[in-house]
Amino acid sequence: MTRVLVIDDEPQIVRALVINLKARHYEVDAAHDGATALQLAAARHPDVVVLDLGLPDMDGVEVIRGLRGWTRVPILVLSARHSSDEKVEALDAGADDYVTKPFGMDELLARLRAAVRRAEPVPGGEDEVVVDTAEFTVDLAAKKVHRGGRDVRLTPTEWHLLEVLVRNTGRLVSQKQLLQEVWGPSYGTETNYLRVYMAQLRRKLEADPAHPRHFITEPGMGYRFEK
Amino acid sequence: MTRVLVIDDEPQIVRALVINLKARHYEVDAAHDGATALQLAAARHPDVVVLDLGLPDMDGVEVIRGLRGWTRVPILVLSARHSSDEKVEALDAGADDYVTKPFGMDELLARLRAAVRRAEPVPGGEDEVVVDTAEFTVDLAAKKVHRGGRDVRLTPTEWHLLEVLVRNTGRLVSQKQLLQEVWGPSYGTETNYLRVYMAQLRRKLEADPAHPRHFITEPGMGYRFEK
DNA sequence: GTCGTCCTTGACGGAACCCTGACGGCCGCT
DNA sequence: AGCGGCCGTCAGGGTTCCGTCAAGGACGAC
Repeated sequence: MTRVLVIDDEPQIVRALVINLKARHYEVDAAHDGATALQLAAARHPDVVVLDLGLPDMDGVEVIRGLRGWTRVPILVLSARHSSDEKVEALDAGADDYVTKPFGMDELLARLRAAVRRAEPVPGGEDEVVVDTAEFTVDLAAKKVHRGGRDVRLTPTEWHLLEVLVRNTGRLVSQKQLLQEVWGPSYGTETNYLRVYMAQLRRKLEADPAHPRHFITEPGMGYRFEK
Repeated sequence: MTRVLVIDDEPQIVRALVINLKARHYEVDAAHDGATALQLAAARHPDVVVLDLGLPDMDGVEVIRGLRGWTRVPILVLSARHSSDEKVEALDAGADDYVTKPFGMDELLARLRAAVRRAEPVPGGEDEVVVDTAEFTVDLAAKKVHRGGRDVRLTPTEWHLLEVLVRNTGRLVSQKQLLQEVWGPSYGTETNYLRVYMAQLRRKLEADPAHPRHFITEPGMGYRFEK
């Protein structure tokens, strides 16, 4: 869940923001002054910060600098001032966006979504992409298989088959499902394809291809990959 | 130098932006319609895009979508409309910021700086700028390749291809991805380009171009750069 | 205009890959 | 024991894919 830190000293604005954000399933923290805000940011590590520049205890720009000293979290600035200078100062201090009050809630939320979106890591990121077994290693992102100190070359079909099996580690995958995922939706009965390519995978990856430990046959049903 | 792509059909706005940007040492490209813009973006790979939503040939939001299909370049939207709906639509389509006309040049430039700044990779981050192999050295920052005591001359396309491969060292890069990153999003099947340019890179960088050790072909899938 | 660089495009030989059929082994059933 | 179903193995042939070369065109520099 996305965590938002709201920093504003006007209770009604904080309330409006909190209600709207919570309704959209954000997790919200709120602070009414700069000192509390910096403390909360350090403690809670929000995914995005909404900051009103007019705070009782310190200049809003100082809050920006305080955050930027250690984090690149997106900062969305709110302010009643329309003055260009103030906008420039806040943006150059490290703010990501600047919205003048009064603001439309829809717009603010859209800008918040934009800020969060571009901060998130590139898609296809760090979800588990490396699978280890006793004998070999499969890197799904790099499309690489390592075994006994060297890379193993797989053909496109071999790789595709391996990928489907590994993504379903421990689960039985039916022959029909394998055929459709690798060869296309119009296939489903050509089990001889599977026999041939499973044999290739075993020959390239199993220590003893005749007695596979990782690529298990479930007679009449399908195949299963075990670590 | 930071490269900016300005997309607007009003000549006076384009002129004002170009003058101001050039004075601040930005490199500027300009387009006055969406089709040209998408083409230019693909060809020039700007670091930031300034986009007016009111274009003669297509909806501005379509331009945003066209760009977001293949790049995460920051997009700063200009518009005469103050309507909240339009802002929300543009931001959710993938825009990074939204400025209503008339706008202050100072503010626009500050927002542009903010957009460019946060797109920058983490300073001192873990991505290496210099990649060494046994036979040559690639300096991604300086855009230079050193081999056997001298610089190697690469054409723009050769360099671009090398860059994509090196940034994905060890990972397989599909032919489609290479074509789209180097030649633009409308390419994807012209694998003969890849064959020609991969041969050039090998001829210039491999010790034995006929038996490449660094630029590995994975038949049917793509290419891989290995140190 | 002329030259040189770079990109595109087509053609061809060779390599890699995929499909296919045949054969034998294992197992359960009759 | 005999049989049929299912699976593993192997090798050949057609097809796709890749590396290489060369020619033509676009573009900018001089």
